[in-house]
Amino acid sequence: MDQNKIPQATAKRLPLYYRFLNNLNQQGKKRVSSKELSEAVKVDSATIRRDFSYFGALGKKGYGYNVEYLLGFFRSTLDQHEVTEVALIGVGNLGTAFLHYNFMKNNNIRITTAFDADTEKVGTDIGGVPVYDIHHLEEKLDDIKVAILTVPAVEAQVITDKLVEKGISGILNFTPARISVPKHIRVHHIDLAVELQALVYFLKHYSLDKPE
Amino acid sequence: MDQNKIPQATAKRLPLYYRFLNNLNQQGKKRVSSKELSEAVKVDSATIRRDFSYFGALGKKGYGYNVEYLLGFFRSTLDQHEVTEVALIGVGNLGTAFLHYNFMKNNNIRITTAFDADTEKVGTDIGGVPVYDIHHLEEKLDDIKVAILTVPAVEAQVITDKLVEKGISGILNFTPARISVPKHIRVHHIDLAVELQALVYFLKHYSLDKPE
DNA sequence: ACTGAATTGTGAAAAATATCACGACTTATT
DNA sequence: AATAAGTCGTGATATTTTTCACAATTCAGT
Ligand SMILES: NC(=O)c1ccc[n+]([C@@H]2O[C@H](COP(=O)([O-])OP(=O)(O)OC[C@H]3O[C@@H](n4cnc5c(N)ncnc54)[C@H](O)[C@@H]3O)[C@@H](O)[C@H]2O)c1
Ligand SMILES: NC(=O)c1ccc[n+]([C@@H]2O[C@H](COP(=O)([O-])OP(=O)(O)OC[C@H]3O[C@@H](n4cnc5c(N)ncnc54)[C@H](O)[C@@H]3O)[C@@H](O)[C@H]2O)c1
Repeated sequence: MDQNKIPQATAKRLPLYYRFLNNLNQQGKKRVSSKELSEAVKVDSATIRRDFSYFGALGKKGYGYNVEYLLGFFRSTLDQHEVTEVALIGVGNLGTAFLHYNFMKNNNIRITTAFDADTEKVGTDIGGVPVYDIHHLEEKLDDIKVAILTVPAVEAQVITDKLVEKGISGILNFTPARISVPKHIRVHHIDLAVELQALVYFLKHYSLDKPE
Repeated sequence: MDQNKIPQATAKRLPLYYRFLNNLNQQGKKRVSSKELSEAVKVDSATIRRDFSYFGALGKKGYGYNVEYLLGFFRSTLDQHEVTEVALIGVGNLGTAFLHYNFMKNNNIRITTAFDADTEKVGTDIGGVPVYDIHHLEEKLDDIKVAILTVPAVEAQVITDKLVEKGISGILNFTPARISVPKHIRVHHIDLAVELQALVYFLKHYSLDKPE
């Protein structure tokens, strides 16, 4: 939209910076250097300065960054002033864990609606979130733009198609299935089994190398 | 160790390839082209061919790849012939979900041991995995080299230090804390709140751009 | 055997990301 | 006021990753 020039790698680090700035602010810290931040978030200090620089000159030479100012800046950049509502599809092991988690703590994101096919689960409240029947997706999804997908892999594509039809913009997909969507819709995959296996692979083949 | 030349980006995709090859094999498919694979895993076909090429010439020009051969090759490359034992620390919402999940299905990885501080949980079996008291980490960790960390963020560093002392090689860290470890130890972070927030950020600022 | 369609493996180019290194500026101290 | 220590912002460079594009090869059909 507005800042199409910001590299994706940078954009992915912004929420991380935001969280640590929040911590610092709560600890009453007034200023912070890229070096300090670097040690906290394990990102090279030059990378941090470069990342920040895409948004202009946010710091002061010889001084560092003013925590409060930087935090305020990122709050608006990350749209932390408004709550983003998210739907969760598939209230199983993983889905239930997410429903119990409070994403509001650091991020203004709230899972407001959940769906499942299991009649045992439909009608219940989990972590304060109502669970609706997946067949009522049409009516209950409202204008929610982001969905978390934690259904069995075989169901992933069918449900995705429904979400797309209903006008979803982004999907956080935890199933191992690589879902197909029209290209204006954004899908991020978090594939836990792959992550675990990749870690094991790195251990066996890259020992003593620098960590990621 | 042996193949230090393989790019990290490639290494991270290997488990994904492996899983899809497994699917194809189970479906009785005998051959596959990089183009087909590309559509299934959503990775550019040239990238797939390049990835495979680091391991030598695995395919045949004009034909594609033999599924069974490729699968066998990756099985040994990814050490799928031997089971990797993993410990899980923190049997809460997220930890419990993982204990119920069968990582053996596609990957020869098994969570064999879990630890928690809560006396209610200690002594129970969850998903067939015994939960030990965190104070018995010393005795019960044995020679497990990989740990999944799903404890509260404030506990993350303390427990990490214990794991390091006990000789762990890799940690899959789900806490928002950025833990410090000696540099021969590998840590992969999966930061769910960051992932969700990053997705939201992309939706607001990169609409209509190509998905990741 | 020949032809045409399919597909690999890879050199070369492009794009994306990370890091180095330093001039310019700020603050604190004497 | 001068000096020293600290730190940013960024041009330049290095590294990593992706993509293009095509010669070489294989296969299937005639
Ligand atoms: N649990 C883990 O640790 C883990 C790890 C890696 C990957 N995953 C993946 O995450 C996904 C969820 O895993 P899980 O362990 O929570 O599975 P689960 O079986 O516990 O939960 C799946 C839920 O989806 C519901 N469901 C089934 N069909 C549905 C439909 N058509 N519409 C709506 N809901 C439907 C089920 O009723 C169930 O509640 C799976 O794809 C799994 O492969 C899970
Ligand atoms: N649940 C989610 O959806 C979610 C999302 C994002 C991040 N996280 C992060 O994942 C981690 C786990 O989340 P959760 O929701 O499962 O939390 P949880 O509170 O449900 O579970 C934490 C578990 O760790 C145990 N524990 C506490 N101190 C311990 C210690 N010293 N040694 C061993 N065990 C100890 C607790 O008894 C509890 O069982 C947290 O750091 C959280 O921030 C969770």
